[in-house]
Amino acid sequence: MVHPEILCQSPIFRGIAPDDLHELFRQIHYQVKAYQKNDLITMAGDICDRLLIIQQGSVKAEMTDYSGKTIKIEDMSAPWPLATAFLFGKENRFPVTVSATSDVEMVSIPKTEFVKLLQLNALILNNYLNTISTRAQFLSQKLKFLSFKTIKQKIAHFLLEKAGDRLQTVEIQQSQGQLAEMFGVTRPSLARTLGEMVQEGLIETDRRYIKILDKVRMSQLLMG
Amino acid sequence: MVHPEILCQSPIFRGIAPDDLHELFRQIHYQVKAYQKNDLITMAGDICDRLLIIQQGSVKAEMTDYSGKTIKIEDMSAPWPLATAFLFGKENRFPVTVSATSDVEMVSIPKTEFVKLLQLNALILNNYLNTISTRAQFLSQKLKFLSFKTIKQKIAHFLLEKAGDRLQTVEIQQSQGQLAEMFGVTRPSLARTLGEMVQEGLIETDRRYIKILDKVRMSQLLMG
DNA sequence: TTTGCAATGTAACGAATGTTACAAACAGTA
DNA sequence: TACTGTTTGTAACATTCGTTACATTGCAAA
Repeated sequence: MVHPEILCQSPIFRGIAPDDLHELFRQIHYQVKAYQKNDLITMAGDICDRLLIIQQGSVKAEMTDYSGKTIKIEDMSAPWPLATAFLFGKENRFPVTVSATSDVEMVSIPKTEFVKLLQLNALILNNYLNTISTRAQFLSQKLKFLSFKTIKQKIAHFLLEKAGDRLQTVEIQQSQGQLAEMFGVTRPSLARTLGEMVQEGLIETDRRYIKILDKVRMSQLLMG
Repeated sequence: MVHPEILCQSPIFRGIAPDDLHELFRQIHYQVKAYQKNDLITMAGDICDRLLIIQQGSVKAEMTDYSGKTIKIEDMSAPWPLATAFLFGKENRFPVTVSATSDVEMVSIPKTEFVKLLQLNALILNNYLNTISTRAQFLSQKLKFLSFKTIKQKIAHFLLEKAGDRLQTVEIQQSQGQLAEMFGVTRPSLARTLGEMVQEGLIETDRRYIKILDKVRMSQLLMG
């Protein structure tokens, strides 16, 4: 029922030989459940006491707001684990409703059994710790970024981060529109602010390249 | 050198008998380092390849912004672990500079040794997973909160969350000023918006109590 | 080159919020 | 009660940003 050669592509079982994974699964209890397209897999608010991994197919995660309207949050497909941050921790409930967008096979490992896996295999333990930690780091970065209030501050932070200590000129990979979305602002506002910064002598722009003219003054923008 | 009766108060070793903890520490390599007041313990950017736990005394975490000015982020004291989210994950560097604010003893456990502890003892494993997961959940909540753009939305989210399905009247513990800080807005702006919501017939306020008059219309505010 | 489309620059206006200042209400204490 | 400090309500004004609309540029295919 489980397909180790698929699951070992998942972030949690990465680096484990399919044969070893097969052997590990023999030592624990788990279930493989099949869902048809549009079936509900978990509901928001359900207790999350088992690790769910998509073995086949794809699912979508939706959130229900207060008025009952659902908003799609994320699409996921095999071999991806669901809600890794909610298996442990204080709030053991799914924040989202998950439903199948194709025929789906889910591997369901009870929390206690998964803890056994973590104890049996150091690589799985490392993978799982890395998964959660990386997520926490990502969220932390995102939060820091949002703490800058004005667009000018966001640009300054972005450029200084990208330039590091040495570089003066930064190449932007994204289009202005994509950048604006990252910053959570509109494109015209971003363009306007860039224009202002050019006029103030902070930067020079040339297509995809931005040259930082005054790092000191730029840094001061971030201090409020 | 290690004091199990202190360390077992730490979130990571919570629930472990001091004697058991003593025995566990005999099975791994670790160091106990002493620092004097104002000594540097870690610098921002240092590789984080060991778990540090304050066994005695207190420390402060500071961040250096681009212009070289330091900002205090957090105070911590025994028996608290440092930077648990940076031991694993992609970014293995301390985000902050930590220095002693009193005479300090730090227990320093190399990452590989700490992994041994996690494998030796299921309780430590659970504690550590809970610590990181709870942090990720906390950050996730905070991020969701910041995604509401207008003050009215933030208030609506806060009140609906607090009221749940049943209650109509919510008691606010914090002062208006503290609430405004939580929301990341200024106090007069919060007061003004609350006033508007009263005028629109959404809520009634009475000292520390807020009564929600129209949950449906309030919910619609959150939909954009 | 010409054409067409996406990316970018710019401007006018309005909404939301910050800033500052001050008055009113409240709570605790002499 | 009177005094004092904190919390809350409110107003005028400035700033930032979103919205909308349009012009310009750059680039690639015909």
